[in-house]
Amino acid sequence: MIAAKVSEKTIRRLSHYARCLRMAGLRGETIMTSQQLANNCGISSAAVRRDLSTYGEFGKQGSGYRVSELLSNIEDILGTVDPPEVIIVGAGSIGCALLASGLEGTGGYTYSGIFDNDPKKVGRKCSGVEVLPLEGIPLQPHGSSETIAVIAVSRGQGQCVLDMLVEKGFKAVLSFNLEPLQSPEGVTLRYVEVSTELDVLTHSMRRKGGMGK
Amino acid sequence: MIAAKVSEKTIRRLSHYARCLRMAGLRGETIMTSQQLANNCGISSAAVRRDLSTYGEFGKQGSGYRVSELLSNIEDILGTVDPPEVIIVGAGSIGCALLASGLEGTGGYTYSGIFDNDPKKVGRKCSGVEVLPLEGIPLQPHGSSETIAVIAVSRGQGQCVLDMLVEKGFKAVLSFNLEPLQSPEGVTLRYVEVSTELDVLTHSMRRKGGMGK
DNA sequence: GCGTGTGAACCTCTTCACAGCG
DNA sequence: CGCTGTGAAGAGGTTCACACGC
Repeated sequence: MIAAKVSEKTIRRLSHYARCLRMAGLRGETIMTSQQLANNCGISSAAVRRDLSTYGEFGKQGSGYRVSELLSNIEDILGTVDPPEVIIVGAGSIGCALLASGLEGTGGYTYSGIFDNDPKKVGRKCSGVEVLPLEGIPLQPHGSSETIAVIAVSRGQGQCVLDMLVEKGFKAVLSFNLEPLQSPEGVTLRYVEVSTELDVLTHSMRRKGGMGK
Repeated sequence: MIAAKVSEKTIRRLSHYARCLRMAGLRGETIMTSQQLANNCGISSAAVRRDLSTYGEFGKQGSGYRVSELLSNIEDILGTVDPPEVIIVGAGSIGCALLASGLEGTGGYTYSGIFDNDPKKVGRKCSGVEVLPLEGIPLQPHGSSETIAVIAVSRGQGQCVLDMLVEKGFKAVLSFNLEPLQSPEGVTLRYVEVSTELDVLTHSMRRKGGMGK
């Protein structure tokens, strides 16, 4: 398997392809064409083929791609064949809701714990899982963290929680907090920003931005 | 100050600038430079200036940008001076958590209602707001919908809820559901996909650097 | 026939570096 | 001097169109 330098945009699309393939697999389909994948993802078939051809030749000319085979290859590219664990920091409404929603259909991710520093929350159960104090967050193996941390804490607490996670050796963090955070080199930090999504939607409604799906 | 065709990426950055400016305003700052904005958003100062210069000349050479003035201009560009209402469809864990989290600090958005078709949920209160049946979702003025709908319903229910919203005249939808949805031309549909964010994070953790094979 | 894989053209976005103005 | 605004260069991503194999 080749690992070229890839843009985040491409990775996102590969993630979508993987999801489509999983769903197709559940429906019992064994073959998909680039056109079918493209329709599902709202892009062109050429774009799909271009993305895939960066990594190898996964298709059969004249017929298409074998669902199971292509899915394996994409998971290999993404590195999600054996997905990392995911912990939730913050047992507030968002943290507990994420835990309750679970991660089924996402290709094997699971939430392995939820943590909070509020004494009133520690010890309670969210969806059957006991809330542990922040000190209970496991130290990550030096240089080879295999766990993703999701931050969903009170406003203004994001940065100090992130600092603690970095200290513990986490290398990948997803923040639901609104405030922009600072992370050192080597720690990948991403955000889920409802606020920004609303801005994009408002812009497209009012300024006829015309950006499709 | 005419809005040309702008990429979504630029809109996202403008949304970030707006957020930084609001926070700076709260801290009492009246002037910000492109460098300060850049540091907050994790990009280069040239990128900030480039984004802004697309729409006009908002800065004062030698000093920087007036916080309140630039914020007004950006909100004008985004169309968020008077933000649309936001309704939540789905009073499950995610829907209720979103309502509970609220939208403070996002520039004026507010949730104006929450809806569900489960008789067991209708009539209950989430964060003090009564859950109404789907039939209660207001019809949108023809051709000029001014409300954003957030979908957070049970797995597999996304498409039929979306169809109903389109029927009612909604033009902007944010889906927290995993399944890819089909929307007609003219309806902007966006997703919050934790699954994809996890894939991107996993990829960055495991495929970091230019290691071949 | 059908659908993949890909060179090449095309287009968009980013970065640099500096002119110009307060 | 400091910082903005921007032409020009560069990098990166997308689309086209067609050769190739099934």
